[in-house]
Amino acid sequence: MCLEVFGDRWSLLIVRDLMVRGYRTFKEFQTSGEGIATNILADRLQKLEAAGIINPEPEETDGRKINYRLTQKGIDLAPVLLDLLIWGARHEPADASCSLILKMDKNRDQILSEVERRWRERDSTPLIPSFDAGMARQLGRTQRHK
Amino acid sequence: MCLEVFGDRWSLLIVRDLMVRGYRTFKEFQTSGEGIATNILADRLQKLEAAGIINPEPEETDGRKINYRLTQKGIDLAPVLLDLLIWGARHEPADASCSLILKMDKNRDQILSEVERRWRERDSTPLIPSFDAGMARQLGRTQRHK
DNA sequence: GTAGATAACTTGCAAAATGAAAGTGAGTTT
DNA sequence: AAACTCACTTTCATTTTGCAAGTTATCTAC
Repeated sequence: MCLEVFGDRWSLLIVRDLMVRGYRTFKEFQTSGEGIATNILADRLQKLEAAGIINPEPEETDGRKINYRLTQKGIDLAPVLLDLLIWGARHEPADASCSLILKMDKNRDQILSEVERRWRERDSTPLIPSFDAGMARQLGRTQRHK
Repeated sequence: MCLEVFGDRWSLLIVRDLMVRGYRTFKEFQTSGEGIATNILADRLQKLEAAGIINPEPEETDGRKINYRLTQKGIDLAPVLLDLLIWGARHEPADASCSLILKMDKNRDQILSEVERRWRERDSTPLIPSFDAGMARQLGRTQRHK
């Protein structure tokens, strides 16, 4: 059923990078440090497109570039990704931004609407840093409003 | 990061079957109709165990059987699975229980605590049918409480 | 108590998917 | 027009998967 599209190592990572980092182009995915091979990347982008999750739109200013963008169906994966992020932060001690992510648990709905707003407005700034900067304050304010 | 465990076709399906169908044993997974090969199943069960997501406990009454059970870390995947289920129901027209699942969206927290209760109490009855029977009524009652 | 199931795996091997590296071709900069 | 960038293809070695057929330890029936 619905797990079929994500039964591989890369597809969800691509969706995540589109959603919370500001990735748009083939090059950005390729050099993102995860080390995906270009043939696999091309294949996954094509399959995600076929599944109606992303949509390629050529850039006007530069005819070589293609901007991949999440569809509505794609952005609707935000809750899944967020829950997975929270789960990972809770159970895998590794990451540095763990405590930050765990705070997200309390503001799930707020973050989800922020993610969707960014998508609607084509805001490509990475999500995490913006939260890192402004969100800590705001979280503090809403929780124990001095 | 946290996506590594689920970067394959079977692991999430196994977790799902443990969580919402009442699967416990190797045999049940093997004959579940999804068609997983026994070598792959053995491998995935081992990897899920290594990741601390499931835990094998031999059955007392039958020394051949091993009951695989989700750990706390495993059951904490419930929100992810539920969101994925809802996403699938919303965007993949295929399944019959779609409308049922979509109703779950409104009772997310209730369902999640039900899933965890079943886990704690080792209630192995499949989740969906029980909802199919009793939940429709209950959903109706809480929403437009006549 | 032994013959035959049953459960949980292994093993062997062919087919498919993946990864690394090098190429291609259209579009852009200088 | 030469060099460069971007989004792919192609090739080929390696890895992973899927299928079928064991294997071992435990039951169950006679």
